[in-house]
Amino acid sequence: MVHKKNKYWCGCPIRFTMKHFGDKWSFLVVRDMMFKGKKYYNEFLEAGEGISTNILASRLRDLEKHGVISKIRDPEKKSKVLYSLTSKGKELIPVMLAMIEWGSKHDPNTEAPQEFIENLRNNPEKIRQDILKRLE
Amino acid sequence: MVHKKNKYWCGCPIRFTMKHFGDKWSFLVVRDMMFKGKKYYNEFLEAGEGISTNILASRLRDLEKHGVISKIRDPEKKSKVLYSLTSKGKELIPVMLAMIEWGSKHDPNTEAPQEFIENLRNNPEKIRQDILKRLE
DNA sequence: CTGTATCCTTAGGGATACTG
DNA sequence: CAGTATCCCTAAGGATACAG
Repeated sequence: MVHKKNKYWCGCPIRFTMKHFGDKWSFLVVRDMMFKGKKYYNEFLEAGEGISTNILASRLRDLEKHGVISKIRDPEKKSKVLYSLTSKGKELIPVMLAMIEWGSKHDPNTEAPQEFIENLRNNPEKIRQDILKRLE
Repeated sequence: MVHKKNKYWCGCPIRFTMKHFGDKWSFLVVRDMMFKGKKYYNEFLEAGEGISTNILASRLRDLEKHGVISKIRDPEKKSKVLYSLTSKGKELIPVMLAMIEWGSKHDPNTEAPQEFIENLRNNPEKIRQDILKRLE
């Protein structure tokens, strides 16, 4: 282990990570993009979590500012704006998966399908690749 | 991949996890216990992040209520209260490590020692075991 | 459809004094 | 030492109307 001043190293990257996507709503937006395939403003709005328009706009702005997501005009439907995860955003997959594993283990009412959790435990890298492919 | 209503499964364990230790201060307390070996109320207070007494007490209470930490009277110094991570709390190590990896990669001013990050990338399980052992 | 602009309310949190 | 008890204050967030 690495030490610093006689203690284990402090882990400030954790604070950094929290600052960049640790907000409740940011988490849920990233989750929706990563696992639910959501791409459009109104899809996030209708996600059923009850986020309001100004808050959503603010979080999308922040996430974009931090380079976690990007927005373009949808090439297919030119009237729509298309949000997607940047590579920096996709690198959050392991963080999300770790939270899924912990949450599903400790939530008695988890909605996580047993099959998914088993796959996640047995072969997280496979799951990561699957999600990455889905996001292309 | 597992589907649900034509979409990839929703990942509500993420919301669950966030609810149980996703608060800024809770994160930092867990971080301090996990990586800095802090155990005492005043050690958390003096961590340099500037948490105030009422907030710290509130977070410790919540984390204990959620079963992430436990408190006992210090068997060595009977006048002190000893906080420690429960097994549920220790299972957060992978979450924290994933955040460390992401944060140190994207923070230009990261404090994470290169050596630690390389070890983390090459053999995360080893790191996890080291931390676990340290927490015994 | 994708946001702003505004208003209003509340919970969270800093500062600090105090207690068993 | 390990917290309570207050007070105060601001920033976050809900609701809603509206705009490009």
